[in-house]
Amino acid sequence: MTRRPTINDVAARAGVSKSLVSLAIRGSDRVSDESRALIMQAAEELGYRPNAAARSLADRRSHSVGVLLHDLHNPIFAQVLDGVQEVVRGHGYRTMLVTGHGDPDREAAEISSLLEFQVEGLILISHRLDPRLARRVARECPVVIVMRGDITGTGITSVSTDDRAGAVAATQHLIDLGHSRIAHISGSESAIARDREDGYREAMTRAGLADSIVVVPGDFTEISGRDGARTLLEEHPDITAVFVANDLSALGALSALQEAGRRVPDDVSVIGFDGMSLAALGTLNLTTMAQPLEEMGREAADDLFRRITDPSSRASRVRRISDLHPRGTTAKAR
Amino acid sequence: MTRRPTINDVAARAGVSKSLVSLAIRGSDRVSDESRALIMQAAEELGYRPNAAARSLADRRSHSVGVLLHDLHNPIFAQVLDGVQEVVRGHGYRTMLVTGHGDPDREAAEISSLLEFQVEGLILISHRLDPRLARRVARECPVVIVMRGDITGTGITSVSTDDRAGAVAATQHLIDLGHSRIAHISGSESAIARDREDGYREAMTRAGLADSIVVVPGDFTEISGRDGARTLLEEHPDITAVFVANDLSALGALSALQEAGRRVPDDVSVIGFDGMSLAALGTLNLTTMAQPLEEMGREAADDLFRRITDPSSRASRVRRISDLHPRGTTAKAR
DNA sequence: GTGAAAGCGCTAACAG
DNA sequence: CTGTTAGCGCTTTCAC
Repeated sequence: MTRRPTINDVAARAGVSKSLVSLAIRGSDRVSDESRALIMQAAEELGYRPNAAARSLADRRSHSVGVLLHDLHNPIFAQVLDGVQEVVRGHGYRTMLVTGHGDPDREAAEISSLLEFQVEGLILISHRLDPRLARRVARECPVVIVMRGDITGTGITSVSTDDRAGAVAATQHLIDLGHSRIAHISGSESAIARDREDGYREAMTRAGLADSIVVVPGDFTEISGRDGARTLLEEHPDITAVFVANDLSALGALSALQEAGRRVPDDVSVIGFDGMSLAALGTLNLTTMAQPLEEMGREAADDLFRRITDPSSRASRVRRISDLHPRGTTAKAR
Repeated sequence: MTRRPTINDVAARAGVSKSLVSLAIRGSDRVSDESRALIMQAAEELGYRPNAAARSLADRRSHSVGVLLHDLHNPIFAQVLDGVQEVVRGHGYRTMLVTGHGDPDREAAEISSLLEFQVEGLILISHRLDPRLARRVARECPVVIVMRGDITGTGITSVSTDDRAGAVAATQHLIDLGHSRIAHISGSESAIARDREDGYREAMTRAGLADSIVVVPGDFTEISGRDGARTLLEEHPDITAVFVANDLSALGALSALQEAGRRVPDDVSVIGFDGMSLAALGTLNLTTMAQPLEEMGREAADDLFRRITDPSSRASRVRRISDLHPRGTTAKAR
């Protein structure tokens, strides 16, 4: 825990200049084998470790990208992140990971901190930022927004699925099964939640079921899904199907239904949204509108590096479609 | 995307020296109100953002701690992290988060990278590192190891539960319910997995059930839990209870049992380990040995900051106990 | 209160 | 191939 050895210490010990050490450490080929051996040995003996702060200062590049994740409790974000990391590591870059727990102020603060670290690009996954702030950030470095199609602007690539269309399809799946008293447990105040709710309303209306529209508020957590389903059972005990805003809260809803003695899917059908791998498990076997999560992560990172590498290339807009995975929690209405 | 404004640009625009800008930016009180206003305005107009690399270089402190997480797919780590972050933010520090996906080489690489960033302390959560490497790292900065009680050394604080005792208790719970043909689905090659398996063997042996010991290998993932249970059903169809190495793979086991038409807990009882909040949900309702996850995270960070603040203070060893949460997946043997 | 100057550990021309 | 010389953007004495 004494002062850390620096490049100068290594140079002195190896009897060469610090520039040569710098070259050797980074694996340049313009160093004689002899010097290299000397330097490596000295570094090893000293326990030398390059100082990333000094390096990125001198280099004017941090070799890092920042990733803001909504929250780590919902495992779907790990799926997206896997895709991101794969690409980031492939480029020899570092990922700086932060979360804002869905609080816009905290998200903004975390992004500031990332920017202070001179990240060369930013991937924002399911964030709650004000679009104006997002656009301001995009003036400082390339930005990719994942899972939120409503924000556009120069320097902003968007990778998302059509949440509204997905929600229409999810609701339609229930309608096709013969359900008419279909409720929706929504997500928290956000563009995604709005789109999914709108899709539900649209499908219901198109099917002539506008009068049966029932929406109870939620916030994308399992707790809110459970509470939402409880409310539903109390206030609308006659519903036969529920479209829940995301898989995590759908699991909560499942739990409340079961607690209340309703059988799924015999008494009530439930469909979620996201494609959370855990929910595919036999025990849960949740029907869902699945997004290609890993793939979206990869695409986000690919686009980011395309723009980091070639600053003149433009941001794009990737729109994927989500996919209905009919499983065990939805069935024909009786 | 042009050159970013620096402290010099701000100083020039405000008509003061850069030292004064430095003071003002950091909120020193030895700056006149007048100068401060000028500086803040200039900074605002220029969109100035301090360069964290330069700051940490000049400061010789990064104001960051590093956290290595086993993996983000298992939500229990988010629970631990919540506890950690709460404390870290309270100290005005930044958390640098990395994962190694249980691969020791990648873990080592990530830790190196953290150290190059001059993190002032390290929290390693359920890592797979070689104890010697961990001890070497601890010579460079304070280290806290969470969820792995087997590594000790100077500069290393350990925050864990007694995995072996917990496993004994979990197995004993099944024995107390009258089960005797109790199998174990183990975790991946690691100290934790070994302890939990040892606890199972110990409890079985003490109960005179040594002949009934059955262990199938797993790796702590839901997939391995599912596969493990399938193997069990095939090779030992007469078992009536399973102690699974962690909650995540217990969920997989539940799923395989259900698929095979075994009712839980009527035909087979299942107990997990960890205290994953998702598994408490009514639908799953998994009996488990719960660890105080958030609290362990807080304790880890508390200890780390105690030692960062006072380098002369010594590392400690916090041993928490896990708690049996009997829920719906375990019942009396018939 | 404020500014000048030195230096944190490294990279990057440029000579030789 | 190797060394010298300037910085990178910031903090920190230490004068004034």
